[in-house]
Amino acid sequence: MNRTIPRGPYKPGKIRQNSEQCMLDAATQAFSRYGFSGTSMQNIADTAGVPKANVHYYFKNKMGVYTAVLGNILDLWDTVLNDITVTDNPATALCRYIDAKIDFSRTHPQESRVFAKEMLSGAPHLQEFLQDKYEAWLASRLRIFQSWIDAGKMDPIDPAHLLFMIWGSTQHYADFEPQVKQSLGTDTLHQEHFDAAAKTVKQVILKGCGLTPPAP
Amino acid sequence: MNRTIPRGPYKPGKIRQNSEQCMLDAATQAFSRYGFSGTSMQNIADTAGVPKANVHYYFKNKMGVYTAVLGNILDLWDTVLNDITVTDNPATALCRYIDAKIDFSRTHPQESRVFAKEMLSGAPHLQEFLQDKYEAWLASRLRIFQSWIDAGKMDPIDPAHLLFMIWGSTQHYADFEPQVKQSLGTDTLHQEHFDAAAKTVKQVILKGCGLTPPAP
DNA sequence: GTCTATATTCTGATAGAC
DNA sequence: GTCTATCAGAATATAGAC
Repeated sequence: MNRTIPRGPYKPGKIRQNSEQCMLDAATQAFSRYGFSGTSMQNIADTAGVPKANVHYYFKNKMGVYTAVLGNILDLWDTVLNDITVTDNPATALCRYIDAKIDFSRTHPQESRVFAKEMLSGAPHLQEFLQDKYEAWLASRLRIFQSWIDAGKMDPIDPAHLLFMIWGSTQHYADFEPQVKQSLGTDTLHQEHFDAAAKTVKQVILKGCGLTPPAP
Repeated sequence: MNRTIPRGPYKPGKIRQNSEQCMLDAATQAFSRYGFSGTSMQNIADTAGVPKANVHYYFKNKMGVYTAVLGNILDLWDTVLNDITVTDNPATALCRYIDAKIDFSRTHPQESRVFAKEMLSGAPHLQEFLQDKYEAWLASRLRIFQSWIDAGKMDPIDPAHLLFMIWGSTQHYADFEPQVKQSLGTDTLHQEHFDAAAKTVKQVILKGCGLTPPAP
């Protein structure tokens, strides 16, 4: 089962191999559902449509596949976190961040779940990430929040815990999908559900911080 | 490694066996860390301090251990959810619920993680729970929220999404512990951290719903 | 590079002595 | 009820033909 590459013609070296991305997708799907130990190399190979030995050829061993998947997810995260334009307006910035996080839950639920399972297991393979990129990103956010508070632009709220609230609220729609589906009485989550989610989260967070919604 | 039973003298039948609770604890710990497939019967037996065959004798097979652990967790959940006294005052009710959820994250982090991993895997063993007890509990909550909104006691906010916000925000402290530890710059989460968490969540949620904190 | 066949290790489960 | 020894099956990993 080969993958139709959506962007331009085949460039050897740029996109290393068609098969490789195909295996990564298959592995992400499997890991998100069955976890690391619950996923077999055979399962990955079958889903990707290649013989099992090829997976070993490309990724050395199972841990190699897993770290490749995790690295891919961290790259995605990096894009989402950095694509948000810095603004002086707290309300606008928070809205953009909430929208981006909810959209990530909608467009990348499997990646979100692999990340969450890694966290639940104590994040043994994320130590480097947490102490490096995340640490720096967090510090800059905390500074910005504090400057807003000091300037009287928003209520005095512990910035770290506020971030956890936004993180947890938005991630919930990917990670606890069965509960969300059951609660909303739907078999599949559609755009409208995510829109309603974003609207509620923004409404509560903004007002809870003493902010008024930005003019659209 | 036997367990000292904390409540009263040994009563055969009431507390079925000392060993059994010991194995359940060991299994909960293992499942929360390594997931279902990543946990071996040998690991459970070793942690509980009994020979592997005994685990099979008590729980039939591995799935038997897992369902027993899950059932135990659902009982805990039931207690937490139902222990909250019904009140006419939205602010008081929300505060009690948030405090209870945060306290659950502090006192039962492993149980919270097993539950979360099951959700992340699509909740195949929670269908009955979701369609039965949870469904009923949710419906009653939604009705209460709606009655508060209709009575003008709180802002018009989608009750389901508001519940997800509270759920996600509070659960985060158990499920994403590595991220929280790193962010707060601590090696272990103490009571004070959970107090600060509860304070922030209550502050934002209450004000975000147009409520004023209840008098202590 | 791709695939088949095989070796090796691990784990769930059970048989049977005590 | 408790434990040791063992079986049967599955999964990782590799060797080697093409």
